[in-house]
Amino acid sequence: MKENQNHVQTSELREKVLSWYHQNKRDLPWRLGKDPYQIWISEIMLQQTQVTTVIPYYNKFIKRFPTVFSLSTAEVDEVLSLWSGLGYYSRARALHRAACKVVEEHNGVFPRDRMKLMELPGVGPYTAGAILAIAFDMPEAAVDGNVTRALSRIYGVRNDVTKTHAKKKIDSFAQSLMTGSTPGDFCQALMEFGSVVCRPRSPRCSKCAVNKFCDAFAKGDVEQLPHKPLKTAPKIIVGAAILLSRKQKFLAVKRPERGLLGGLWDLPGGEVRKDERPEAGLRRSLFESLGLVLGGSLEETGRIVHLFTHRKLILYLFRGEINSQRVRRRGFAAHRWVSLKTFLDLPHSSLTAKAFHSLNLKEIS
DNA sequence: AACCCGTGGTG
DNA sequence: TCACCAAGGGT
Repeated sequence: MKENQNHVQTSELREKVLSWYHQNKRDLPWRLGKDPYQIWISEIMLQQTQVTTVIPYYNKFIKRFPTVFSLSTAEVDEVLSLWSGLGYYSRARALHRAACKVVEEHNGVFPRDRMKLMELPGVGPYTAGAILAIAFDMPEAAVDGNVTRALSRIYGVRNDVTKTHAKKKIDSFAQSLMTGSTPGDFCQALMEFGSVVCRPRSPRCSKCAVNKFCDAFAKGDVEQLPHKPLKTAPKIIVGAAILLSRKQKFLAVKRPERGLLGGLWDLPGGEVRKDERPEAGLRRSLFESLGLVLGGSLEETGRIVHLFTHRKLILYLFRGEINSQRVRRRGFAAHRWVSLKTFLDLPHSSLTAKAFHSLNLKEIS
């Protein structure tokens, strides 16, 4: 037996973590009550996203959509607008579909059932467990990155935690801890403990209330856990986009729902091939996706470097003008000629916001 | 199973 | 600076 779970006193571990939580818990807007709708919204927003980033988005969202019914009757684009800048935009579209499903198939009441919850778009094992534990106080584990890190250290799980074998072990340990009378508190306590004390780097082991149970602390390899494979270097992509005007209006395109920044509005453009100059790639992209042929020269106005999780984008920006060409759209879901103000009101990514900022438009400043 | 999907903080 | 990583899920 490699893991030292025999050394871990489950009840004492639980009490120490809960005690730490009660003394250190943060005041967060989704901790005001136990409305499963609000817990659900917060958990979707918190997927791969830090608490401090989520808070203002959560407050805006709940104010606009206070109930699952109000969300279900909304336009998807308005949901995306409220999500603009938060990232992982498929979450927003899944959220809207899930709201409709809760209303249509469950009369607007969130099911108290893991399998039923996981049938909602965007709700996986973690989120289902979090809703059950936090909103309904059911003894269901919710294993996120914080829990994985804390439990891999405490129980000495030294396998690759991205693999099924280690995940099952962590899940099992997490579920074995869901025994007391306050599953919701303990669920949040364990995550917050992982976030604040059992941190990825510079963990606060000397002040940790449960270090006497911790296998990694005893063996001195806390910062080596959890073990994960090295990430591959991001692929470099070159793109070109243009602020294209026609009679005081500007061309906005809606990206396809699938793929990167799906469903968001953007400047027209596309990928530049390796053997192309940016301007040539832009002209080709505009013809292929929109049927546009731009005469004359284009004004290159800048360049942006933008990092995604596994891609590095080098985006060349241009400005141009056309008179009365008709758009024959193929590569996008929609297009509109709009004022700059309207453009920035459409749901768009931080990359597009950065592009507008880079264009340094006195029209919008 | 492996890859895709954003953004901002952090040391 | 830049690699890591965050209250993961879909395909």
